[in-house]
Amino acid sequence: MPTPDVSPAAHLIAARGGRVTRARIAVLEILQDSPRSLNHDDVAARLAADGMPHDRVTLYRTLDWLVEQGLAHRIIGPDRARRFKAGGETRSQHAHFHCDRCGHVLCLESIRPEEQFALPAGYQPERAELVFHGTCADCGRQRGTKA
Amino acid sequence: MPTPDVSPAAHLIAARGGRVTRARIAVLEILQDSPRSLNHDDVAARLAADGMPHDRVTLYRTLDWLVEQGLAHRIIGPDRARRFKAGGETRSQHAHFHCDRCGHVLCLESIRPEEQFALPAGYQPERAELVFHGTCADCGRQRGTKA
DNA sequence: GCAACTAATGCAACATTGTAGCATTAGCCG
DNA sequence: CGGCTAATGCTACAATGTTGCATTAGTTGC
Ligand SMILES: [Mn+2]
Ligand SMILES: [Mn+2]
Ligand SMILES: [Zn+2]
Ligand SMILES: [Zn+2]
Repeated sequence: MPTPDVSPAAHLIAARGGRVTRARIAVLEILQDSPRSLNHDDVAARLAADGMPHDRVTLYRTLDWLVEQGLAHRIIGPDRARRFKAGGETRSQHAHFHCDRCGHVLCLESIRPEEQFALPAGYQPERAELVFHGTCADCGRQRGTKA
Repeated sequence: MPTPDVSPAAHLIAARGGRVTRARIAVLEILQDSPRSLNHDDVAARLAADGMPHDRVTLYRTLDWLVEQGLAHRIIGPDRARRFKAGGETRSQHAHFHCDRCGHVLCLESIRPEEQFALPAGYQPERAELVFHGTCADCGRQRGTKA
């Protein structure tokens, strides 16, 4: 095998002009492998599980860098903790759904609030954050079964 | 003057069944007097200006209590600090506008996102938070004058 | 008005989330 | 390989919010 085994994550990182480090590859792959958004602790736990312990500060900086480069996007939950997700539409504005039961956050990429509302005169919106809170489909089924 | 001088704020507090304390009256009046939403520091500064220094923890608890009782409402800014505002529609869900230049937050009580969007099947929204970010009317005027 | 009861307060210590400075390591490039 | 410097790791710090508990003060009954 001459040079076939460079991961897609590594390619994305290199294409942004950043150095391809183990930390960036590992974090980006973790985000890509997760269908859910992850907070810092989630990512740190997965790194540790992979036998790749990491400095807390480095993880903050790595995640921030991925967001800057458009490889991930971030939303701020009601628990004032940031959650991250890779893939999908990382650039565009879209709504999210936060499940108050299981705590997970879902991207609703078809809902784009900035296109829908007229603001008072003089107000110049640059982006919009729309977060729904409630019960997700999984938790709703469990409740339906239970009570 | 026999018994005329019980402030409206005191009435509201008593009507909720809570004890009418100096802290609650002062904080509620500060929120009522401000057209802008205020964070903890803002409120603390106004308390201090009134010669009424207050414990940080008590202020947290007082503000939380006012929100619980429906006398104020709270939004979480992108700076992960809570902002509070009294009066207006403290119960209903409405959108907000956060000015990235001056940091102030405005209630947009005519915009109610939960009435406008259809979510995927199984998702049960209970409330929605919609926050626009950009430049407010005041800051927009200043920029127009300047550059 | 006064005493008693307890909600509310004040204080100290702690928790969580995120940042700044700086020496060291390790990607990258020739 | 050797040099350059981006990225890391570490320590210390900042901002925001919470917990436990002793003390104070609002209310209620008399
Ligand atoms: Mn998303
Ligand atoms: Mn509001
Ligand atoms: Zn759920
Ligand atoms: Zn402004």
